[in-house]
Amino acid sequence: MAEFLGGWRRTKRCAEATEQDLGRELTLMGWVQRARDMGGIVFVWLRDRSGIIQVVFDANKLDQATYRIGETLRGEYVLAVRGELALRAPEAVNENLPTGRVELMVKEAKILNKAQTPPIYIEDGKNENEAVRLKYRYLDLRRPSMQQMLQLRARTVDTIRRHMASEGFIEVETPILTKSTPEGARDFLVPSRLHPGDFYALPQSPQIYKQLLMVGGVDRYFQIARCFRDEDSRADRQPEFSQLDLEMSFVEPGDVQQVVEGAFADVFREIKGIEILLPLKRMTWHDAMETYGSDKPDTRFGLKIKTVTSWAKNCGFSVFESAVLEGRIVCGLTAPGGARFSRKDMDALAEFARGYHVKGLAWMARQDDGSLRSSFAKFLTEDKLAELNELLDIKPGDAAFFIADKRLTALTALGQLRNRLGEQLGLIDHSRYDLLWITEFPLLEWKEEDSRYTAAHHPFTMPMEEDHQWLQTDPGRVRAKAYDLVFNGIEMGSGSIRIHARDLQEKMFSLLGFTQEEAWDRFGFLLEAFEYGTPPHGGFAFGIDRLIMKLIDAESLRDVLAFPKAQNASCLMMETPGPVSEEQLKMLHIAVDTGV
RNA sequence: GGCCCGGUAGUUCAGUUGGUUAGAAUGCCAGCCUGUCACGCUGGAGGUCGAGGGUUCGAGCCCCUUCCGGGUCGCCA
Repeated sequence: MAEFLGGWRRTKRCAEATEQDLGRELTLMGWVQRARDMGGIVFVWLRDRSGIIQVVFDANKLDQATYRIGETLRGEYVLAVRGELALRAPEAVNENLPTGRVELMVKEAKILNKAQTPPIYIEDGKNENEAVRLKYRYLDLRRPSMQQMLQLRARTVDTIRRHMASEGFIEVETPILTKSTPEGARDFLVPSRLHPGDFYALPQSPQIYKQLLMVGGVDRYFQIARCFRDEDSRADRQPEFSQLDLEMSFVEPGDVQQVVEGAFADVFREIKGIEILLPLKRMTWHDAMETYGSDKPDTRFGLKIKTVTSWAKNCGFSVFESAVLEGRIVCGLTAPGGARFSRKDMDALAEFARGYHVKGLAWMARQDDGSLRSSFAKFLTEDKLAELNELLDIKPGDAAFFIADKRLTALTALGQLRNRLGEQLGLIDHSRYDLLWITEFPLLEWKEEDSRYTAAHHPFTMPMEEDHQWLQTDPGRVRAKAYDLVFNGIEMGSGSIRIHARDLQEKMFSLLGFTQEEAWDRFGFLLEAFEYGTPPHGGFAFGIDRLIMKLIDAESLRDVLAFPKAQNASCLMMETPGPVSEEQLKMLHIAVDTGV
């Protein structure tokens, strides 16, 4: 039977009892981690979010009823104890417990609530089955690492808020019930009761609201914004997540970047005790792709990519030669020490590369004795081979890998291979924190299946002034005032300067294939707003969850959210989504067809 | 939508070529034990082998379907 507090007040949290409290009467409350009944004396580990302290029920010092409480205790019972904090005898000190030098000698005790045997261990490093953990998330959250995560998360957000305030930003909340956007990810839709057949959409980001806040003269806005995307999950992707969303008026990219990197530096100083050197490095998108085969390069290791198309022109290997003739490129990278890879390893790497839509992976391994194993070198002349060794600095003991394909396809696949090799060869310095900006992203991407351009960042991104000339003639060539922040090979967030002129925005919509009517239909309010004095503006957004994930080195986003969704976007604890009643559907004018 | 991995006691897992009553550890329950700290000792309970179907004299194991969890490609302005 559960008991009430009955006037008891907690003095402090369990692990906050220190030697300064010796001799003091303390009232502690928490959960029973473990009760060790020695027959005459019962040792209980009492746990709360601060940690664990040992409390002692001694039969010699207690009336029978109180001692009996100690004997009755089971795991996860909620216990309140009153007693005196005492120093443990030297031989009884537990060095593994932060509070191991003291213990509470119980005088009075109350079982505030009993507990069933929990389905998971309330302990770190024991439960592998995440499904059970997620179903009983409220128990999982009692684990020390979860408590630490939540506290670290709160401190991180707090640090960010303080930084933003110090930079003169105002936090503004924007609606969760908003409008469906045609571009981008699938929206979560919310049916409207008052407008039969109409739907709200949950925001994928507060993008348009924050731009309208700039029109509204807010000048510097930020928000810890909840965002929603109805796409398949990944380890680092959840259907709902939090972003630091910010927008500034009268700025160029550098101004936005300065604020963002300042926030990051504050977080790293506050949370990790690491000083980040500012300003951060900048790399253009073009260079990142050419050198690392990725727009989010992991710069903690080398393995740089080299394009060797002109070498390949008459190299003797017909696959490369014909690729060059067809306007494809040949690029490669050298893996130091890669000569020890077996034929099987090479095949696995080729298979891996093919997963990124390239036709094959050519490889060569220069053995320590100077001999060569290779999938293609036999087609090369001595001279061409020597030239290649020179170009890619292939030393004895190294392996080199080559891909011939369409430029971005080849570079991307090689970039993925580079990451894998970096891991496999142990080249990654895991103690490093590499933050850098990738700048000058392309404005548009050609979408083969739809035969049209889509916005690389989003449709409100400002083209670079010097590239405006290409907007009509060669849109794919236009670079944008867009920038990503990359951290150890992970995209932490992205931002851009936005279009603030109606005619340019309309031109952008038309490049994306909207008729003028469609553009006005969907974004008329924005185009109209541009008519009333919109300041030049730009901003940024980054994922709080991903940041926390990196800060605590978690493997999954689920580890940094209090109540994450499973891979199929369901909540295993509440069993959402779930059916609703006929009446509710009727009220919403919705008929469900589960047959298809 | 595609591909890959997994599902056996509350939990983590083992389970040989398809062959007796499906095991271990831990947890749980009971008893004993006055300084334990992964307490110890003795005893005990605990299983729809994810579900359904098939092959077989016989299925945890093989086949098919399906559900659930995870990873990944597509997708994610």
